[in-house]
Amino acid sequence: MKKTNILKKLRSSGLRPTKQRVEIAKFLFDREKTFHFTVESLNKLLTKKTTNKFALATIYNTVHAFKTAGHLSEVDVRGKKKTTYFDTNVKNHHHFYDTETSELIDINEDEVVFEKIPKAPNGKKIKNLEVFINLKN
Amino acid sequence: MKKTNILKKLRSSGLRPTKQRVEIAKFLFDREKTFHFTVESLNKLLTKKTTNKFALATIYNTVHAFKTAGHLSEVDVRGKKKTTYFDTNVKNHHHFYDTETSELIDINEDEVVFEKIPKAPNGKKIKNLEVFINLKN
DNA sequence: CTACTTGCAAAAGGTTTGCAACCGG
DNA sequence: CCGGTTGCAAACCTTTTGCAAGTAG
Repeated sequence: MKKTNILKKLRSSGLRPTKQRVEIAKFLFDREKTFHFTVESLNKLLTKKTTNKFALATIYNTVHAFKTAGHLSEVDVRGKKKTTYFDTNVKNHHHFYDTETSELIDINEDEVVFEKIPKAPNGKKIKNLEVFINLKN
Repeated sequence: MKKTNILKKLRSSGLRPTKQRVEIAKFLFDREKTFHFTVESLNKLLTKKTTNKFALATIYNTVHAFKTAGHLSEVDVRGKKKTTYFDTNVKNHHHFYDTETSELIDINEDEVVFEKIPKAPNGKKIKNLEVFINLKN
């Protein structure tokens, strides 16, 4: 993803392309595969990779702004870490979770097919359905 | 579940049946339907229902002890609350999550049937598979 | 200029830990 | 009695908030 596209992406979401946001957006979205991270891991990687430094609060700000804009999604994980995982893949999809390494792996939506799904209780509608597969060695 | 069974359940798990544990165990396991709770909600309900009081730390202790003993399971939830949900249903099963009320509803394992499941990556095995269905109005 | 952002530090949850007092076997 | 438990407060960790200083448009 080129820098102009990053700028476009930010602007079209109503986000001012500040130095930090552009840097973080490039880091997150300028890659082929989907990327899973926590705020902490992102912070580490950013400080390692760039000369700038980022206040933790700014990363939280930015990540939430991206999430609200629909550029990131949040993943449920019941790992040892109590922290929140984010995913650059915003399509509806599923996850493997490696309980040994605390690593997430995407599963494309079409790799899971249902023969039977329960219907939503009284008056409610299904918003979305996630499959979570825990892995062991 | 009678008190003797509660005591047996505790003892067979190597847990001394102290006043608090018996009280909490009765509250959790002496019911027909499965029960979902957070430490905070459990604390509120306990203090309302009984004359005794419980230190928060004791509830954490006890809940974790029950979980380790296999009497409770933990549920992944990505709700607004950052807290951990527990479930008295320890069989492998699935959940509806009502995003409006933050309420969990069990789905029996046999209500979900797969036609296709991805296979575990390189050398890993599937430990378990959970389906999580978010509900809206 | 003005409004939005950043950085910093303090505050806010939720959960864990340390330790003296307590109690079940 | 002894070792597991409880209660309390302090410590911890992640995340949020308040506010002054900085910056994009």
